[in-house]
Amino acid sequence: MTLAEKAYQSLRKDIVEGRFQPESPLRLAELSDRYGMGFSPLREALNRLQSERLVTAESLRGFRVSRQSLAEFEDALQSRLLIETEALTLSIARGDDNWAASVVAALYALKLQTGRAAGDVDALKMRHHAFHRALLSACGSDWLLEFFERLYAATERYRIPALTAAGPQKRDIDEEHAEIANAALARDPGMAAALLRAHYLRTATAIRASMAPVRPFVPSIDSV
Amino acid sequence: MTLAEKAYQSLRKDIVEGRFQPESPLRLAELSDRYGMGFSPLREALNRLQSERLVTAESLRGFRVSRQSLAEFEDALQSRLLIETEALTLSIARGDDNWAASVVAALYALKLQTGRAAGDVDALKMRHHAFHRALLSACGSDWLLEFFERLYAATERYRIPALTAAGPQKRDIDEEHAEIANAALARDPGMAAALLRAHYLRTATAIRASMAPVRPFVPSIDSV
DNA sequence: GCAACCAAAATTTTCGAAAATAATGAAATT
DNA sequence: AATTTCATTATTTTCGAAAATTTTGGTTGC
Repeated sequence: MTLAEKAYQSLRKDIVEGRFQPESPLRLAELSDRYGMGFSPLREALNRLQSERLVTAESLRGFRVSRQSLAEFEDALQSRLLIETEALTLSIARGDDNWAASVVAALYALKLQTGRAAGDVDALKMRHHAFHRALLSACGSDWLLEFFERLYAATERYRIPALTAAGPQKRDIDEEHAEIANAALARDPGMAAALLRAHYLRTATAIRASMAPVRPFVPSIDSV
Repeated sequence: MTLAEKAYQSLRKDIVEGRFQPESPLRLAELSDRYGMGFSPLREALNRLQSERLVTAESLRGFRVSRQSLAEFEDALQSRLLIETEALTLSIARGDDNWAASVVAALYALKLQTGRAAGDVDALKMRHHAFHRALLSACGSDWLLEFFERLYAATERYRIPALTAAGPQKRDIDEEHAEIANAALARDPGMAAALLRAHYLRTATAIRASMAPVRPFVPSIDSV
């Protein structure tokens, strides 16, 4: 793997997982120290992240972690619902036995991980992602799958703080996943899509709740 | 504007307009000569184009113009229909007078350009793009608008050769655009979306016709 | 006190060369 | 004749420094 690819993965992970404050500048000198490489591979990574909207760039003023807002999140959520219901419907129509088996496998692996007491958060996230990808994987559209990946990354930035900061879980998320998988495997696109929507809308409610309290203080002109 | 941005725009234009053969390697030395700049800004541009799927990259083997295929085109077309019908419906529901005026203006400017005998192809393309963007611009979703841009660029690579190689036009494209705009301004989302779909499906038919004959020769195992 | 201006510092952008890797082609071997 | 090996060449990737630009902080003039 080239250094640029390493830089891309490390930076992406650190941004999605919130190790850089949104809006904070990503200075090349700092990143160079942090990741132990020169400017070239870092700039390449930052350019790719820019087209994923995880960072923003301004000419001659460098890169910043893109900012978060409830409006951004709602937009990403609605777009996800559009893309994923379509992809799931297509997947159910076109998926063969291999697809069905991969959904079963992904669900099983995810359940194993959520069941573990001392949870490896990284593994859990990867399996969660893998399950949702498996559901859509037979849709036959590279574009829809790419948009899914983009939106997944965009919303994960919001999902992680909300889940870790969550109080006692009222939801049985394993059960929600199982129901979606069952509907998909039963080739019931309407039911599967409805369950998927409900799943995301419930997560969205949790995220909205977790975002509202941390409204940052923005001084009005008067107060300065 | 930085050199990297210039490189991005020039490269993008040259790829979309077919000045590089699909699959052909984009060698840094050649590009450096062609555009008169060093490797750094070119690599940045290529990385951005990679995430737009206009070029592909393989580790340590550089960049290539991504290949075209009928399957890719059909995928992009279907994705466009999904994204744009949704965005148009939202736009009609949310657009204010400014939006309506911008649609009228874009349609008018486009018609002026198609009416000119000695056509500036560049200007025509920009106004066509601007009209379709104007229709969706009030949808309120940055993600949908971004996906629209991505898919527009992806399909334009196919549209341009098809249109320039087109025989006598059987279609009154101005009229099609006008009808879509009228339905949108009359706030009839069902009608507007249906007309938009028909518009794209007609273009798609022309593109399929222009692609079929150039089916490349792929030797079977037997024939080798 | 306050804005305008200017030099110094910090930062991004770009270049040119060095390092790393892949592709080529000729010689050697089977 | 086909395959392997190995040196040569071509190409990508990375670095370090130079150039260009922005930011900072202080000084001047009002």
